[in-house]
Amino acid sequence: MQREVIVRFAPSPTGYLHIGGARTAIFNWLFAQKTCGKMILRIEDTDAERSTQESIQGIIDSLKWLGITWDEDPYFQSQFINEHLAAARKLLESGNAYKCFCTKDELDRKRQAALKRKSDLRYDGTCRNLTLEAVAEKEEAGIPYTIRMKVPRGEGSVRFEDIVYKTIEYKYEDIEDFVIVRSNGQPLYLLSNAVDDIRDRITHVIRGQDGLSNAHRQILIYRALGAPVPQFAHMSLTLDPQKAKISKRKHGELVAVHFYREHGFLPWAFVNFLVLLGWATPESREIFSREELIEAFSLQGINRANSIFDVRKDDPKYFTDPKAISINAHYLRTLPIEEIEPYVRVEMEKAGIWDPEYENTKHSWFLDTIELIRGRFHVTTDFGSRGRAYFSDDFPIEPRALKKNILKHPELKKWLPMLADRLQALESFSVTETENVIREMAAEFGVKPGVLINGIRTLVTGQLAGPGMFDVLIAIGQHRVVKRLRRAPALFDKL
RNA sequence: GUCCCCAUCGUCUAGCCUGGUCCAGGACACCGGCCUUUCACGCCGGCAGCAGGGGUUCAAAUCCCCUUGGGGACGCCA
Repeated sequence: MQREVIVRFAPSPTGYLHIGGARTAIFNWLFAQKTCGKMILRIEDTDAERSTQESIQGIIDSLKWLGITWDEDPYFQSQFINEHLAAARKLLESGNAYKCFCTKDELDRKRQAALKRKSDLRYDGTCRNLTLEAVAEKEEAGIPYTIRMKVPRGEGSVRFEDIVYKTIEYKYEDIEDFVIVRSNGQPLYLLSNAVDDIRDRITHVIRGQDGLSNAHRQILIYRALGAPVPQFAHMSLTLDPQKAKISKRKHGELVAVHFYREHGFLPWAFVNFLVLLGWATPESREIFSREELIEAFSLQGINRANSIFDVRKDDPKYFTDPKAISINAHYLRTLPIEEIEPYVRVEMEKAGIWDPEYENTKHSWFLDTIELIRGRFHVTTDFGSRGRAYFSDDFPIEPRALKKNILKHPELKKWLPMLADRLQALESFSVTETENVIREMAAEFGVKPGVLINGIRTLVTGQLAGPGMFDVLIAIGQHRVVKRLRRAPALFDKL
């Protein structure tokens, strides 16, 4: 019988979760969901120097926001150091590892020299064949040592089938005797990670392609420890437009998951975008609900070529990959209104324009208004900025709109207040009634209705463009519309 | 320098395994048009790609080789 699938996401808490990590987490999660398997969250915090509590929390928050779930509580790799060291001892005893007394300085010197000669940078195996006596002697003398894996020599190779990259083969002669325990007694990633995966009975290691050149070394550890080797699925990397690996250092917040949360992305829209980076179905389908994506997901759909996250640092039109924005906008206008309601609320609270009545007496008005304006928004933050006038009397008038729709037509200075009077007199403030009033007035003054309509739009919403004007008037309401129209003269007077 | 991986429109990709149905399909972006009081949406249309060179074959985006380009690894980081 096939064993239950167990995967893990194993971030090192040295900063926020960036999109590369998020992709890895998403693919692991999808695979677990697809196979009804388990996903473990393991915090690889063995680098005490760089690990921070803040970053652990940040990563967990980002994962939760994305909607990624895992089984069991997250645990910390540092809790299992003794287990890692026990494995190292076992490797030592079985002759699969040896103590290396070379100092860092010596190794550095050799590496530099090799660099200069433009030759091999790998460890030369100085301590590989030390006699038992020599080892004992050095130990007695208190010389610190690292533990290195004793990679088989001679003909032969490590070969494995990667689910994404197919057959991968490394000759023994190309693999150096890598260090698994530091001279201060701390285990290293290659060891810890493998030992943890063995204990957790991980069946599938799904990680970035940068792990591909670790796989063969870890397989050596698995074998020497007599443990079954998991299946590997290495995913192509996400690069920036300059084809450089994305990094916190270079790109800052732009590649942080929390940045997208703060900039009005719907979490699922972001997941949907991310999953399309380096993965596709045979139909190139693009939009998936959660259930649909799990259903459609397959490791075979992962692309071998790296993909580019098309961030545009100083692009005035798109603050991030246009496709990400487009997918977000798609969800924003098509999701059931109740699903986006909470995200809108958050933005309005941030903008200081939230009214608790929107959840009580004004609830249906609130939903109708979101429905009215969401079609042309890209991110939820738009509700607090471009959509501000619908919810607050304190909103700015866009300079371009002011210029084009108001100031260009000086007659509006007296027409708009007149219109305010007529609208105020209306008994039924409806789409048809308001439209009649406005069109009649346009005819009366011999102007195109658009002149009045656009003037009204700017005065009432502060915007250059927006939904159908008469719907807008109803949404904003008779009282507020009248009040805003009466401000027209003031706009001219300011000049 | 050594090893590993990759290569289709500007970007994300389908097609490649199992050659012909591909003078290469979709999406985003861009450009035009329709709709419209505006802007979006929607619809219609357009621009744009098999890195290059050799082979194999009746036939190559698809198979093989080389070149070039890109990425990753080569840490007592993870």
